[in-house]
Amino acid sequence: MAKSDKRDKVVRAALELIAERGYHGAPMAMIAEQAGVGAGTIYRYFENKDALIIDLYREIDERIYAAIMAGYAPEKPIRERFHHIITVLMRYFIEHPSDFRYLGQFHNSPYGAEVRRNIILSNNGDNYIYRQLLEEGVSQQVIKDLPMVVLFALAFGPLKAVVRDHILGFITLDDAMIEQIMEASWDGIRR
Amino acid sequence: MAKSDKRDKVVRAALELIAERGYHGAPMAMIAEQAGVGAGTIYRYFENKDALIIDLYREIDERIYAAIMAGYAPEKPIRERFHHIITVLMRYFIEHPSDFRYLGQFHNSPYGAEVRRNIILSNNGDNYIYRQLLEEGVSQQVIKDLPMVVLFALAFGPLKAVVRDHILGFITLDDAMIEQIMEASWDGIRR
Amino acid sequence: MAKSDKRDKVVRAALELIAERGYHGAPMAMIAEQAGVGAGTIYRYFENKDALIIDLYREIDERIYAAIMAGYAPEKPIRERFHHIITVLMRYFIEHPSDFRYLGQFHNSPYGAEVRRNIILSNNGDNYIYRQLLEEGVSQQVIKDLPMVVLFALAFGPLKAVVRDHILGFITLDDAMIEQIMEASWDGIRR
Amino acid sequence: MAKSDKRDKVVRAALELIAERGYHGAPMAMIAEQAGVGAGTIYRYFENKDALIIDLYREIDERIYAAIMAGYAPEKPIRERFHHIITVLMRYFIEHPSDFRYLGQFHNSPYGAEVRRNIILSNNGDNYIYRQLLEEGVSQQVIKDLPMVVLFALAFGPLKAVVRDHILGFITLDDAMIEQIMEASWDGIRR
DNA sequence: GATGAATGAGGGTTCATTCAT
DNA sequence: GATGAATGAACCCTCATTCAT
Repeated sequence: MAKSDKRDKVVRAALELIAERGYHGAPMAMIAEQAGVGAGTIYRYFENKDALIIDLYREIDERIYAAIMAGYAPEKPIRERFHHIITVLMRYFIEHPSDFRYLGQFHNSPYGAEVRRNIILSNNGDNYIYRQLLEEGVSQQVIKDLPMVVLFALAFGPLKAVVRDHILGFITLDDAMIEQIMEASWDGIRR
Repeated sequence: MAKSDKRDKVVRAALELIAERGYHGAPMAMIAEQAGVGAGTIYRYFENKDALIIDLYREIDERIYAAIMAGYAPEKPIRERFHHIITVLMRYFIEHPSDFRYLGQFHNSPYGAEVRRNIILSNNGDNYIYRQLLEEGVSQQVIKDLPMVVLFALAFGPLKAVVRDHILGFITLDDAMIEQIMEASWDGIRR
Repeated sequence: MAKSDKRDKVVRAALELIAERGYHGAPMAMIAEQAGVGAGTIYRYFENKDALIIDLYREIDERIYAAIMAGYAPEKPIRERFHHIITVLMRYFIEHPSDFRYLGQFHNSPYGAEVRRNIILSNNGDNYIYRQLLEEGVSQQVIKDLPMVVLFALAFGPLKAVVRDHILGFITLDDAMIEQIMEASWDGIRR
Repeated sequence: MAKSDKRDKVVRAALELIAERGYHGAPMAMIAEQAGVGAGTIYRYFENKDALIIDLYREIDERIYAAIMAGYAPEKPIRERFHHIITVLMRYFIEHPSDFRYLGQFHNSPYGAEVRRNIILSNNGDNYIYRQLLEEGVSQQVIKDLPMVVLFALAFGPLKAVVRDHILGFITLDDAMIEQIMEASWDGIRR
């Protein structure tokens, strides 16, 4: 409807601009213009720029969660589930490079520190699914017995690095390559 | 002395403030104050804020390179050299968390994109040592035959993630843990 | 109204301040204050200070042109038309001393050099009317056969000097005096 | 000697830079550099920038006065003396365009207003020679009976305008042209 | 005397936010 | 609700001037 419509346009414009130009390079007036909306209108949906930035983060997070849950089969073996997650994540980011770049900026900004706490500690959100998987793997002695934080790093660290290089054009990730990277990541965490 | 003195104070203040508060949160006036220096003084050493930011990046880069080269033995086996590099890097970042956070911000900013190209492609700087090692490992069939970019991701991606979590207080990296992480990273790249 | 309103106030404030105090002595903040406007508002109407300065010049130029064209009769004899122009110009400047002083500053600044080229060479603007008159006078052998630039100097040089002295209070130009000056200028160019 | 030497270099550098770039474009540091002198050194000879600017004006004024007095014959007829003055002035400015441009800037700045008062009213300086000549001409009924200020305007107004256009490249003043301009100026003031 | 590094007030400009329409 | 003109605090940077060497 009307309301959601404008809000959406704002969110999309903000995503694109911030991803491409950083927080610096994306003033509210520019976001408004790109969204085809009055500058004041943004403040009807977001209390201020910070709120917009944080909200935008949450929306991206949710989309990623949804992407992973679509087709996720909790009853399948650990390795297959790991395969699913890594593959979906890489494909998602490749198809939504702005989301990826936005997250990169977000996590390395003062905003990110606080939010990250939840990613690690909370029992909800998309994060839970990862943790559950890894914990299960540990208890089944399929995955190395390392702190959760370390397993996260081993599982997702390479993914993140490789996706960035893909987006920057230093490598092209086709299905075969994704497979190999997933395999190598698995080598990192598996017993 | 005189010259280096002020310049150094500026660099240190900028590093600390930007690491902690982001580019946003570190106006030139604040950097000057923290450095105990007049605002105009900064411009005697750096053409503008961008130049300061890029210079600061270079200095950090050099310090890291120096840290790695101290004690690096090119004649030792691949695995040992890998061990050295990963261990030194982790320790360096743990001891210099501001450097780590600064780099995080830098790489995820418009500044970083350009610089990163060199990291990947150039044949000089500290990067060369990494690449040489990995290439050697590939040709000796000790390391997986994957694109350089992917090997970088597998080698350093986990490191980066885990160091961040250490700095944020989500985990404490002692020597034993560093060893285990290094081991797991090696599992990721080794054949 | 709304738009013209603020813009106009800015232009008037800038004119007054720059005329009186020079470019130096008229910072944007002062112009804004005198205009009763926020500092940022100026930038809604002018890209930067230079643009304001040049625009202001153009507006003055147009007003002068309009003043001359009102009552200008192209069919009248050369001398009468010359009389009209000189008289109107002197009266205009006497009534608008800020305009005069602004022009003086403008022409003797780096801005002026470029603009002056057009004044001499172009075929449009108020300048055209002067040139046409003088060329006609030359071809009718009423006016000395000298380069256009020289005729301009002879026609308007004294006017400019005398108006400045009037504004500075060294002389008072009443109608009789204006008439005499016009007459003497005519002696300078007439055959 | 040493002292005059440095002072002179400063004055020359200031003249050149201000003439070419305006007061804006000639910071003290730039003047110092162009003069081959330390920035602080300027303040040994001039109290501040304003003092330098005014002093520089005076020096130019003196040079012009000297140029006129060289070869000036008070016993010659009015017209010949007028011829001498106008010719020398034009030649001087053509040979010293920086002096001319400097004066243009000076007179149209806040500095100029005060100084100009003396030019008109005082009984000393080079100005006196002009006035004496014109007054003599009036009393001999060779020159129009107009206020001194007006005669100045008629005598020097065209000169100034024409020299500027020469310097800007809109006309080239050779000896013949100088003669004609002088002649026309004379027509303006003579009875 | 001479220097030029250091200073910091002040200048031009941007931009998040508000509010009258 | 929506707009976008208006605001002014805050930013980056310059530059006249000082003063320790």
